[in-house]
Amino acid sequence: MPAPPERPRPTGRRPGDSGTRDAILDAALALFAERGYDGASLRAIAAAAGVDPGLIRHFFGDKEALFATAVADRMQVAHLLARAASADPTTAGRAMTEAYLGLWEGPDTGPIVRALVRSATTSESAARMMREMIGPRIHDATGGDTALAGRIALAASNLLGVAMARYVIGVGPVVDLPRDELVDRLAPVVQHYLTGA
Amino acid sequence: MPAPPERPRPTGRRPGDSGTRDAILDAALALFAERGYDGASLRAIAAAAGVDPGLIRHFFGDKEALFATAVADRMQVAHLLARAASADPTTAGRAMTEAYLGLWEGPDTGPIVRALVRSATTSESAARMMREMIGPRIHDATGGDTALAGRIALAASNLLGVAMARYVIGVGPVVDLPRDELVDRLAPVVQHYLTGA
DNA sequence: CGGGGAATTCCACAAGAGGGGAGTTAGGAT
DNA sequence: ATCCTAACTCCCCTCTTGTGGAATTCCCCG
Repeated sequence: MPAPPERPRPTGRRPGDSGTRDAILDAALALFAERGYDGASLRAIAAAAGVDPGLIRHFFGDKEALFATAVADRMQVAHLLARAASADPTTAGRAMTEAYLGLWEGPDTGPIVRALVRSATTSESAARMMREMIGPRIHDATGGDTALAGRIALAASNLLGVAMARYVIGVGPVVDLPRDELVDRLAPVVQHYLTGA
Repeated sequence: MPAPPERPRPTGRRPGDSGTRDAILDAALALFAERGYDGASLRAIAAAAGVDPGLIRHFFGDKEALFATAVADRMQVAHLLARAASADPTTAGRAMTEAYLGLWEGPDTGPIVRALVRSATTSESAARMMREMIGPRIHDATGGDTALAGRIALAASNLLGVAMARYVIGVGPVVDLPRDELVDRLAPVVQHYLTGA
């Protein structure tokens, strides 16, 4: 068997409907989630998508725009939390806790929020995006009630810390807690933050 | 006045006791705190210390060793928390909250913990260091009581989330809260996590 | 008053980053 | 059937990174 002729990938457009653009977005999201904004190189993303790095530039321009379309624009997420928070006040704590953990665990949303957090801690532009994304949502959901916004923010901060410990850093005791028990322990506290009761 | 001869810095050892090593450690800590492990380049650290990059290698070997000596080794910190947590049970929540916030705000400890968190979210080796540092301390402080360890971990996670929101990401409502009020709101919750009451 | 080792400089290197441009092929509108 | 545009690959450039080594100067111990 003669050695396969090492032929390079053909140049030019591909026939049919190649879902290349989406492949890039998926790979980008996955790598941003895993390594953060700076750690995910365009080349690595292109490789993961099975695509030439030049294509990224072709489709999205620069890295920040890619991040925005892959991560930020899919963030229809914050209002979901605010909705949970303003639901039936007697169960808001549990609802928000469930919604939040679901966000981190969902196969679609998990990468988004991991990418956001991993990037926001290191890259100022990612942090800015996150602020600009979350701030207005809270403002909308509270109708400008700053006291309520404060309560929601504290509840969300608690959940953020737990998620960091459980899903990002991997702090033993928090990882080992079964999910049910975790919810049972968090829900009353979140409820307390939200309603003050 | 003739143009100053542009003379390059002299090579060779400097006279007197140059605190170069410490200058490097200080600069390294500051930059790790500001940009995280990957974001802080050895060259930038050297520049901030007013020193040739080669010196870092001379003193510390490689980057990980520098991080370890600048950040990790100064972490006499965790046991401080554990101590607060196991103090007088009626005030443990407030004590731990104060101790934790003090950690983030202290001019000496703040950079350490910021560096740790910023790095641990992105760099796996930093995350490992953090785990290896915190895990045993909790184990020691609890004497192997895993239920207690779980309670402390949940309390610490809450505080971690608040600190992330307030000092790292900069979430509006959490930043705007006056410190006193923040403590007043957090302390009872931390107390609840710790004691179950 | 030597001499060895530590502190310090500069230079070099290979690898990888993001970005840009030129050229090739296919799809779709006319 | 023709042409414009979009998809696609390859090559290049410049910058930065971590690391390594050679050369110089000074301190300190004998």
